Amino acid sequence: MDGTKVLIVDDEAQIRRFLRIALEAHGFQVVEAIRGQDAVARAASENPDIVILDLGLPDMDGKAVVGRIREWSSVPILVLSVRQAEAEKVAALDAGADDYVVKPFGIAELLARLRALARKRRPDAGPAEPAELTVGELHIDLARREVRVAGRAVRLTRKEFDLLAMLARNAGRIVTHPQLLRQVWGRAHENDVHYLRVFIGQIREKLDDDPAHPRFILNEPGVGYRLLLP
Amino acid sequence: MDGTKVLIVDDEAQIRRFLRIALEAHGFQVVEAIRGQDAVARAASENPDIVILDLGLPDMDGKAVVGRIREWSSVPILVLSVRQAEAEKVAALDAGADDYVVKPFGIAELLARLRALARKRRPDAGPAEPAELTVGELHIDLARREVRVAGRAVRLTRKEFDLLAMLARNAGRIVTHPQLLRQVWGRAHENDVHYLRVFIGQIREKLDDDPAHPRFILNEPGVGYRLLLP
DNA sequence: GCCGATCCTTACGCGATCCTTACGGCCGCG
DNA sequence: CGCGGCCGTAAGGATCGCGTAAGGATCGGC
Repeated sequence: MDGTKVLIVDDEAQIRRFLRIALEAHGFQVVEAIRGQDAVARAASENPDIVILDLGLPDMDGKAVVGRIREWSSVPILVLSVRQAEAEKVAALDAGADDYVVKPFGIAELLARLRALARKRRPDAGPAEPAELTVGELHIDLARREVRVAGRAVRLTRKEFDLLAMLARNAGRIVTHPQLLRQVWGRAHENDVHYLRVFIGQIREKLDDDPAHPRFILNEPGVGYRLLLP
Repeated sequence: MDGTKVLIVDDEAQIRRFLRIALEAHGFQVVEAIRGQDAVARAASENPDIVILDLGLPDMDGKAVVGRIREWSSVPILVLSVRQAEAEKVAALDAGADDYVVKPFGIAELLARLRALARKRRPDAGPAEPAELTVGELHIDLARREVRVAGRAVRLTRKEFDLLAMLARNAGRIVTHPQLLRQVWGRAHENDVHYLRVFIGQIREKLDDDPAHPRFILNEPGVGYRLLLP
């Protein structure tokens, strides 16, 4: 957990030390607080990613600490306690804690629970891909497999579309015969150039008004094809 | 927790029943799944706010179920298990679970932990996932698993609904065969395209009046299906 | 343990799509 | 002028993918 900052709140120096060593060994960054007042202040000034809070503090009730932090922060709080009564757990969790671990605890489990809490913090990157290509009058919607030329919808078959999409992704550049063949037909057919002649012809027939002068797909003799930029 | 939807995954009917009663008494909304594959499909089609997952399922390893859901969703997952070994807890948490509760458990603690998980979910960048979808004359209630076409109620089976829900969630866009198969049937069947043919056919028979001209689900030969936007 | 609902499997007809082959035009070169 | 490489067009047959139907297996509830 490279650089995840953890605030440890416990009044026993021994436990703080134990936790610090274990956490730092696993790549966490550690800051400490001893009393409840201090904990609230540190949570504000240090801006930690996680708080580990012992419930048995001398100056404040642990649940009160949780409540104070929750007044302004949603930082994940993992509560430690020697008390295993169910009512205690419920009270702490309902006060705003995110997890409750009974002492004594296994350090491996604690670390796993910290990782689980840290995981949530990341803003999930959406699977947003462009899914649309526009080259002059030619508009290709990859998500819907639709093609429009100057607004008019054009119906392409599967291979025709795959071929045109490959050209559109490299618009302006030459795409060689083997590149096209590998992408659309697979490596086994990378020498069957005649496939391309037939299908390029069919695409042109559907896109162009004047088949004699193709506006979009140009031929590079002996090399490949390219989609003309506007 | 007014209306928080919980997906319960457990193979024992007794436990499902126990959890359902307890959760509904506290204002949760409950849906159930019995096997792992079903669980993954439900997580997709029902869009629950929390998942409660028993690790001892008959058909899949529990950690595998967690992984499958985590491929695309960040829904909070609370794992139940009879195994209290620390290594088990670590494995489940690192697989992507958010909490781990050992059976037998106190229902009050479980409820408190669910509230803690539900709390986190609120400010999340949820893209306002609606509980209802309307596409032209087609109306899908994801919460009640009800479908209406032009006001007329249509009864769909589980798999039929899961399939339609997956399409509706991506309405207008093409969903490929492997995507549909993975979500509804599981990765092991991502090549069984004939499943789709059968079930798409059955859905169309129930939605459309004229089976020859499907109004809603369109086919992209060799690629997938899509739900037509009005 | 039984029963109804649901799911899986298989087979078959049909249409769209793809592959194959053939032919004619254009060009540069001998 | 003949020839061969490269390209584009056309058309028929082979193949693929889709939809439908039906019987058997399996599941979940009682």
